[in-house]
Amino acid sequence: MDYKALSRCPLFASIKVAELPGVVKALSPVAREYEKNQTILMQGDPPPGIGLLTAGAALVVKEDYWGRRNIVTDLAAGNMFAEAFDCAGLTESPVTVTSTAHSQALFFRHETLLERARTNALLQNVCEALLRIVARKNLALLHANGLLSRRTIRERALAYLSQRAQDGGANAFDIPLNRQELADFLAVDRSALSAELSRMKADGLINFRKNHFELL
Amino acid sequence: MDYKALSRCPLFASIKVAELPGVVKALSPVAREYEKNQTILMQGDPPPGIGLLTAGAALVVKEDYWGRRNIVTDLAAGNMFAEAFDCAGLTESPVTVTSTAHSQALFFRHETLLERARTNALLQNVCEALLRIVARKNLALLHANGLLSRRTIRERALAYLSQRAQDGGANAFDIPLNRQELADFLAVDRSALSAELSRMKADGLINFRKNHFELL
DNA sequence: ACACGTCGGTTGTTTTTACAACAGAATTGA
DNA sequence: TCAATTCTGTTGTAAAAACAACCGACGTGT
Repeated sequence: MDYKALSRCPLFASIKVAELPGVVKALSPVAREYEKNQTILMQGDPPPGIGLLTAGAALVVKEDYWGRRNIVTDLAAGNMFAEAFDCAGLTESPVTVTSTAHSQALFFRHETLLERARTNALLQNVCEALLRIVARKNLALLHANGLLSRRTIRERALAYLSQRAQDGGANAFDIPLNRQELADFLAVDRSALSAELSRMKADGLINFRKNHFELL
Repeated sequence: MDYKALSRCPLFASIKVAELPGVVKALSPVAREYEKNQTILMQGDPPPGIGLLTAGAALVVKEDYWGRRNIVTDLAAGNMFAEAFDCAGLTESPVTVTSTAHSQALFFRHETLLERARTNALLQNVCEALLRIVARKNLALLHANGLLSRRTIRERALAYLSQRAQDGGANAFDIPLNRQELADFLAVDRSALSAELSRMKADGLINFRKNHFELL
């Protein structure tokens, strides 16, 4: 069992390395191993619980009515997956997870975690971490949603920059994304974003150089 | 105390009416009352815990860097709010909540809930409900995000319809939104959506009449 | 120093969308 | 039943974005 990857998982952030094996054991996890390009979780199948990728790498893919595959995210060792499906109580997984390398995964049910947290203070912390992680993702998605609901590139960019300014508490700040990444995040074309940012600068709304921005 | 509104709250779905007062009391909630147009929660202030609107109505508003106010959602009696902020452990609320009518609200901390659930089987259920609610919202947001990341109206509409078909398990189905609501959900113009749907019909991709759709 | 790759900005063209105005169908209520 | 209102689709025009191609700046490794 590779506890190095697990110790990097935010779910166990409060757990000391020495305590980790006991905590994992208390979750009665099911361990599975996969060759490259094997199906870890099939769309439509019942989710086998919260997944922890302990080694390897994987892709989360969604297939639509016409069979077109869309990549939802990619997973690295230490990442958690399917936690929302399990906690939401879905009986059918809305996505497929496929290994892109030789991988190992652990599965445990959130019911087990909640149940055993009653008599295990460490699991109580894991429980709280799980809730925090899901809530944080919630906020991130809510924010992304707010951006994507805007109709124009200018509005999306301003909303993003406004949020960054509020987060940092200053009207000047660096953003952690390059242009292509920002364009992807805002779901717009990179060159169109560059052009719009230049126009915003010309209009006296903002100043920027590379990834340093200033709101005026 | 108005337990009627609380009993409609999904958080207490598993709690029998007779047990509700005891469960609520176990959460040590703080009760507050508000006149119309009072601030229930101020953007930037520390969140006072998970909120339950037990009477009245309210608006959740977000103010950006330039002071422009954007409505995030509206709340009715029985709705829960600020649960993501509290569970995520934020120290500053990212939104303002304002009463639009004479209102009452209850606040309790998720730490209290988790802590007391250890010795209270009913609270254990509430705990699980909280996790389920946050996870469900997560999935809904994830889905909306997937739609809004598409660049064209056609792709957004197809992704939405594909999802509805998968949910219902059939290629013909009714959607619960009228054109304006669907356009708002997809963040596009209504008439542009109508036009695009007609084009998709002409192209032999779909059939529809009012809110009954069929994928071909 | 120089070849190479990456990144950000610019420009022109094409495609898509928003916007506005209108018309017919459907729904509602008196 | 008839009038009023709401909902949906259509059309033309203006605005915006996507797309493609290109350029210069910068960094890296040889």
